[in-house]
Amino acid sequence: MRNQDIANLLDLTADLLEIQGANSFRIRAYRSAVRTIEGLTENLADVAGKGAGELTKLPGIGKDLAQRIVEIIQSGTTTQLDELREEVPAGVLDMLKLPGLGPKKVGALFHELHVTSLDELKQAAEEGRVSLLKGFAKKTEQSILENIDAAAQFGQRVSIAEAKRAAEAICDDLRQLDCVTQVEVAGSCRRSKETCGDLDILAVADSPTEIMDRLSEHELVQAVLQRGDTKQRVRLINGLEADLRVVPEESFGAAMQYFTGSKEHNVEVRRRAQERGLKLNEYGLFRGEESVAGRTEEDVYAALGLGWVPPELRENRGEIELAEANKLPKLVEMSDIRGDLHMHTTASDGEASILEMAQAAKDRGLSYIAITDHSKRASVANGLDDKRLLKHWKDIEKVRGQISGIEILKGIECDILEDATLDISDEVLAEADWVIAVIHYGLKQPRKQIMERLLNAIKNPYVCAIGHPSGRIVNKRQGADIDYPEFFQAAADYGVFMEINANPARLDLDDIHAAAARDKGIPIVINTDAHSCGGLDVMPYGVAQARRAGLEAKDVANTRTYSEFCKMLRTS
DNA sequence: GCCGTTTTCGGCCCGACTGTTTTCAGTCG
Repeated sequence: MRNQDIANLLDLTADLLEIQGANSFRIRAYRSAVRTIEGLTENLADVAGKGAGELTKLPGIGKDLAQRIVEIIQSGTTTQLDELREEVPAGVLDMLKLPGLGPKKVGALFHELHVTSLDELKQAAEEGRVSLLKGFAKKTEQSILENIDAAAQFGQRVSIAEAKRAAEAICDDLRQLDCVTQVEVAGSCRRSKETCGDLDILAVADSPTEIMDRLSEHELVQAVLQRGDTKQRVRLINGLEADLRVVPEESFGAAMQYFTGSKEHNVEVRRRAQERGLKLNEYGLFRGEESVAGRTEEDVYAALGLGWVPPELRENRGEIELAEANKLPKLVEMSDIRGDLHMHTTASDGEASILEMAQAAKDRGLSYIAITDHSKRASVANGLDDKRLLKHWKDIEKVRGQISGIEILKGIECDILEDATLDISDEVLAEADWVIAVIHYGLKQPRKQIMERLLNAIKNPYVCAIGHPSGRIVNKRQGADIDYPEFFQAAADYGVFMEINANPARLDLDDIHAAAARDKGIPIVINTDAHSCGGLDVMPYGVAQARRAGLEAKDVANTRTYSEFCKMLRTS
């Protein structure tokens, strides 16, 4: 039982309790426990195994939830959850995806109309039975019918790359209006969370009408869902929804703070405001009627005795305490990056030659790269065997003479095979400048086997780094079942680096585990894994993930100069 | 259901918009 599985069951419990009309603070307690579990590096079962009181030491987990977690670990479910599932059919939860339907309305549909699925809801709405319910009327019924066929695709989160592309296109367009003085994206997109559920755009504009009109006409906008005096909600053609808020200039900082979130960060910040007899909302920080701050985010944080918190850290994972103690990290920036240690060429499945990749990297301001084509196990990617690899490295040596101003390391992305051996012989690996070991196949093996493979790779004297350690694909594929504390301890002991793979579909390590690796003193490398020249441009996503992990330039090996970086490589 | 330098009860962040009512509950972020 993995942490995410336990979290999912508690989240499901909360959903079902909501439909049942349970106390909202009780629901919040479950959601808060889910968050705690998702932010944990340690295996929850291991924590529980240490003793009865250990689970309740975790924030938001008391006696009751600790008991339920133990129950899940032992039996894969809880009696409470089984009872809830008995009472509320699974299809009822699908109705929550419809816009305008929350737990109360869904509860009414289920309890009073006995509707248990989207199909039954559609039928009930078509027959006009929905509008007969108290609290429902024709408009709600109409809205259900309009949205029900597309309901399955609602609520899908998109990758940070897709979200940023859309957000920037829209913001750039809105900025062209004369009536507009400021437009910025806030929300999870500004925090560079790996996926975004919607876009939050804030603007200062003389004419809210004009900017809302402009947004509704944007080519990316499919439909206007809501429109008031200061707020408009639209759906984009990719299914993502976007909120535009128009705020007064003197409130822009407070609004940015408010709408950047996260919710958990804001709850904590507003609690601090309350403690000081202040009230914080999107219009400013107030003492009674008097505005204390609001024009800039810095002002708002300062008025609460806090340093300005970089958006990527705003998850209530300790950043507020750091801001109070004036100990916020100076986060790594794109301009700190000097090297890229994971990329492919036409030798395996890349689209560009060694020289083209080197030139493209140089054009992007890098001073060193590693060419790391696939090993033979990745047969679909035309992976290299020992012989071809040696020839490939000879080619790299030739290219070194054809381009100046950039160093090229002879590397390999070497598969860790299912039997825990490496895909390239030690004799050949010994000749490499840089070896990234990765798991591509057998990701679903049990933890014991996965760990044997990872530890074997770490102990190999020629392996420099573990690439995309979990193998997860954001929103698509769960990563391998890794015992992270053991994994990181071994990497620390043997001096092996950990990669943050910057490809927005991977972002692997994730923020939580990258922070845990850093805490172990493991050097992190942020790499693009580019398969073309343009592929080098994903580096900002990796840097953003590193920032979310609280990493500083000193924690990231490829911020070093080439000679400093080479000194860090173990000499064996 | 959690939490506590107001500690075993009584709190628990805040506001816009919509639809259904006619002063407000629900939804949403």
